[in-house]
Amino acid sequence: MRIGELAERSGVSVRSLRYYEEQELLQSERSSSGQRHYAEHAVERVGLIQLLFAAGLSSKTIQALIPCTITGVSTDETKALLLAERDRIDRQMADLAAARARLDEIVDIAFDPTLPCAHQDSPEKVSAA
Amino acid sequence: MRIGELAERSGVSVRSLRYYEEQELLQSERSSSGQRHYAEHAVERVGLIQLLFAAGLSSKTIQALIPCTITGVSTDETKALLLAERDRIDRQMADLAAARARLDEIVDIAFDPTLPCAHQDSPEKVSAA
DNA sequence: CTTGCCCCTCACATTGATGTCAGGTTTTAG
DNA sequence: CTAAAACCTGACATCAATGTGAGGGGCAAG
Repeated sequence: MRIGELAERSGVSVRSLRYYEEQELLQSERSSSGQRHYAEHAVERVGLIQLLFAAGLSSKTIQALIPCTITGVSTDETKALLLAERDRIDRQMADLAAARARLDEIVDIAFDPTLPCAHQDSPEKVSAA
Repeated sequence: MRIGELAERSGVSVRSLRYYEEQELLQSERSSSGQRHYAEHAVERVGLIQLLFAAGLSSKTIQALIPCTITGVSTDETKALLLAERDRIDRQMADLAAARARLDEIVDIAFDPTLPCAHQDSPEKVSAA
């Protein structure tokens, strides 16, 4: 398939797909005229890339880890990277959980009907009052 | 206390504290010579700011929510913001959990003793071989 | 052939918190 | 008094993924 179709099927912009290739996360065959062509499994690959990006991994890290996910072959470096990223994710989840708990407290206060609420009138009236 | 002490006690750079003030997240009294002075509770405030930054809230959002955390007063806008950020955090935690699970699978493969390992020899030997 | 759509590369813009440097003033310790 | 340390403002740098636009081919249908 060509890049437009891959973009649509994987829900990623064409720009991003070219970027992934530049970062060596995704390979393509080029037609004689230079157009990119992808195999079916590219869709899945892009999904993996997205998954890892969404968790805050850098393209460099993803690039290092991808061979491992494909061939199962790992080096000391990829192993260390794996563990480090997992730890980072754990820390980030803890950060998120803490912030979420704090926001919950604030929500409780904000939606407490016994507390005063700022007026929702038009701003002019409020400031003029 | 002055900015250096606050930085040290809150574990944040002086640069960041000035930035927080610029973003109206943190206030200071100025001495006649223009130096910033902070009350004790500023330490706690900085902690809150950090907590929310760590969860990916923008300074603009934090600025909108801070009055709510101090006075308990909320507007429709801050309420919507609270719920939106909480949802965003939930989604992000789900993303992290998914990536973590995927990394776990990869870890299992990478550390599987029955699978072949890339050699850890010096790179020259490997590539020369 | 022409029109339209998809593709190509190159390159600059964006966002946001923070680093860093420059040049200057204040405070503090000796 | 003087030197060091801390502070001030202002401005430019950073990182990373993505947006966007220019200028130019490729290919299929009419």
